[in-house]
Amino acid sequence: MHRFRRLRRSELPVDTQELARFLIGKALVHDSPRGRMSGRIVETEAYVPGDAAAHSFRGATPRNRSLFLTHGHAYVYFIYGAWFCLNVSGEAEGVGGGVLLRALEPAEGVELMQRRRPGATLHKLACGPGRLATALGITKRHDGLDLCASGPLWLGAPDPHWAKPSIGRSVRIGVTKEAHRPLRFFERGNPCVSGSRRLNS
DNA sequence: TGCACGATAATCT
DNA sequence: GATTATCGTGCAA
Repeated sequence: MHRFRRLRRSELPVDTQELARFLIGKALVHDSPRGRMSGRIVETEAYVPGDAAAHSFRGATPRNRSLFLTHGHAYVYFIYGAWFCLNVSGEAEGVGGGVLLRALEPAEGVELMQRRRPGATLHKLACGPGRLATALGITKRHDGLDLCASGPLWLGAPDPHWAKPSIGRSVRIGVTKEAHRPLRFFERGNPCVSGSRRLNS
């Protein structure tokens, strides 16, 4: 049905903002013990070097060190006492920056995702960063994983049947610092994108 | 359809 | 002790 090819690190832009745009329309795949879950990435946000809203802004700590790994590594953090969020590091080794994966259009393993998010419709299954991580079963255990290596969590080239996305841009959701910067990217018209209608035009 | 609000814990000051 | 890159519910229209 779906045939995803692993993206090589050399295919990823070495720039957090470019990576955020690049990842729209690509695939995220989790080969979990219970089976494969995958989807099309439809919404991202860039947290770039020098950005006061970025977790990496004040330098490396035990919590955010994964943001300083070379581009293509996972940074997973726990927020509001309840949710995990998945990022992809976006800069060269030693430079802090990352792309928050905010929403996915489910492709494979829909039943597995629904088991983790009972009652959620297909559109709402991975619509939002916390929901995305919950649906795919992503936790702190995945922090620091290389998404370009032969591990369980990886980035895939678009399915051959997928259309090229029309990419929209807006300010980021939920941030108070540097709130004006247009660093959120999304696929126009995709019902799995989170956020208000006004942001998604 | 669109807000307001509380839950909840890791992290940092 | 304050802050937080969220979510689900509840209530109003």
